[in-house]
Amino acid sequence: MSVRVRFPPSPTGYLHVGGARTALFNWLLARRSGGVLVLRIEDTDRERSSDAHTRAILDGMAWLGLDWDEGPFFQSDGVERHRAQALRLLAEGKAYRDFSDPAALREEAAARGVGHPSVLAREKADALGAEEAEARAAAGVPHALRLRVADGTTSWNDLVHGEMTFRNEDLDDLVILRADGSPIYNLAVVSDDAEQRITHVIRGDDHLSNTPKQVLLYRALGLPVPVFGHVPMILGPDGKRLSKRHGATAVGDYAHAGILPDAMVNFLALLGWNPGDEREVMTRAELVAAFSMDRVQRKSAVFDTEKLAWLNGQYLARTPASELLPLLRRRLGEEDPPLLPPGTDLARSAPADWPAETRGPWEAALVDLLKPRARTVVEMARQAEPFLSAGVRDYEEEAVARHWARDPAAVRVRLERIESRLGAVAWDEAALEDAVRTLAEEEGVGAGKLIHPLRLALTGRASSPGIFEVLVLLGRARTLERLAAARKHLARAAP
RNA sequence: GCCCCCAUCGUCUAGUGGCCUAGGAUAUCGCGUUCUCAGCGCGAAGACCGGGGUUCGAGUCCCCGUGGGGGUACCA
Repeated sequence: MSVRVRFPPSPTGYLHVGGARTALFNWLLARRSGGVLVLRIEDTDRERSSDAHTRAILDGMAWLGLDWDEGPFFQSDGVERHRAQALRLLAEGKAYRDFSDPAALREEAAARGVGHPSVLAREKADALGAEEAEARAAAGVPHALRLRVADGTTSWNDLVHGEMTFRNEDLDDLVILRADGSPIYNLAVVSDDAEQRITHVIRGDDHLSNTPKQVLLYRALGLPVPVFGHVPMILGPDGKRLSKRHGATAVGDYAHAGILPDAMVNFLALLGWNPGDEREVMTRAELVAAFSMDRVQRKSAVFDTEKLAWLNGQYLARTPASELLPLLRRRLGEEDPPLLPPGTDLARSAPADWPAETRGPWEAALVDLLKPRARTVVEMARQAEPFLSAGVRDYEEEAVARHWARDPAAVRVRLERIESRLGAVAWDEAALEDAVRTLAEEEGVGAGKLIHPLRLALTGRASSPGIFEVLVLLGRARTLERLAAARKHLARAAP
C-alpha cells in the first residue's frame, strides 16, 4: 500500500513556521516513499477563515518549494458527508442526542463535581429515552449529537512516541454535530482523512490528545485507522510555544528578511530530526534520501534564528549570482529609501567604464563579491549600498574617528597621492594592488595606512570587501570622483 | 484540578547498558590567515534536571519528584 499523507492548514492566518515544518515532514515522507501528499484547507471555521489566508498559505508552500499531489481540497465541501456520518452513528446507536444547554451542563457538572459534563449529557439522554428524544427532534428542538464512548482503553502505535494508551473514561462523549447542524473538527478530520485515503497522519503533538477520540471515531464509523506520528512542536527562545510575540513566525517574514527557501527547508528539517550522521547543510534531494520518521525527535525544539542565519549564509555563498540577483534587486527596491527604483535593472548602476566584455556583467561581479560575507539578502543589500549610490552619502562616524580624524592633513595628502597613482594604472586587481603597495613603500608606511582611509573615502565605511576588488567594481572614474569628494570633505573638516 | 507528552552544552543535536575522561553544529572567547569585515583553519570554555532503584556496570532501563509543553470546548 502506498503512502498517502496530508497537510491540512486552517486558513485563519499566514503559514507559520510550525505549520511549515509539519508540511515539510509530510512532504519529505511522501517524497521519500514515493507516496502522495494531499493538501486540504480546513476552512470550517467560517468566522476566521478567508481566501486571502488560503492564498497566503499556498504562497508560503510555493516559496518553500513544497508541492502537493492532490488538492487543495476544502473541508467545507465535505460537510454533507460529515453530517451524514454523524447521523449514521446516531441511527446505529453509537451516538445520542443531547438537548442540554452547554453552559448549564458545565455549571451542573462543576456543582456536582463531575469531571466531564458529557457524563451528565449521557445521563440525561438515557433518562429521556430514545422515543422521547425522537419526538423532540421531530418537533424541531435544537440538540447536539454526541459519540457514546464505551469503557475500556484506546491505543495506537505512534511513529514517534511508540505505544500510546488512553483510558476512555478520561475521554469525553465528544460532540460530533453541533446544535446548528455543523460538524465538529474531530469528526471532519476523521471523515476527510478516510475519504482521502490517508495512510499516515503526521502532525504536531498538540494533537496527541485528540488522537484517541479520532481513533474511536474511525472505529465507530468502520473506517481503517491510519498510522499516526506526532512530531514535537516548535518553541520560542523563552521555551514557550512559538507565537507572534516572539517576532517573525510567518514563513513570509523570513522570505522578506532575506532567507533563502532552501536554507529555510534545511533548517526546518533539522528542527526535530537529524540524518543520523553529522551532515547539516543538505540539499533537498539529500534530505529526501535521508528522511525517516524514526529519527524524529520527541522533544520540542527552540527556533534559533542565529543558526538559521548561519545556515542561510552557507547557502548564499553557494548560490550562483544569477539566482541571487533577482532577490537582491527586489530587496534593494524595498529598502527605505529604495536603493534601486523598483523594477529597475541592477546593471544600470554599473560604472560607465565597466568592461563587461572582459569581466562579465557588473551586477554578477557585485553579487559574487557580496554573497560570501552576508548571511541574508538584506545584509547583501546593505553591503551593496556603496556601489549603487552616485557618491558616498555619508562617512561613518566611527570609521572617520579611526582612520581620518587623527591626522586629517596627512590623510588628505595620502589620498591625493593615491588619486594621482590611480589616474594612470591599469584597472585590474593586481595592478591596483601593486600601485597602492608601492606607494605605501615609498611613503614608508604600512599598506594599511593607505588602505583604511581609502576604503572610507570610497565606501564611507570601515569595512567592505577587499579594497582592490572594491576599486575594480567601482571603476576608475567613480573612484577618482570619490577620492576628490573625500579630500574636499577633509579639507572642510580640517583646513 | 484532571489527562497526556517531554527532559544531554545557551540553542539544534549524537548517544538505544560497557566504545562516554559524553561526539558534532551553532553561538561565545582566543590564536592564525589578512587591507577591514565576513569566511576559512586551529584552539578554549560549555551539558547527561534531582532522588531512589535494577545491574558487575546507567546519559542509556524502572519508579518518584521537579521543571517545561500540550490537552481538558456545541475552537480548529
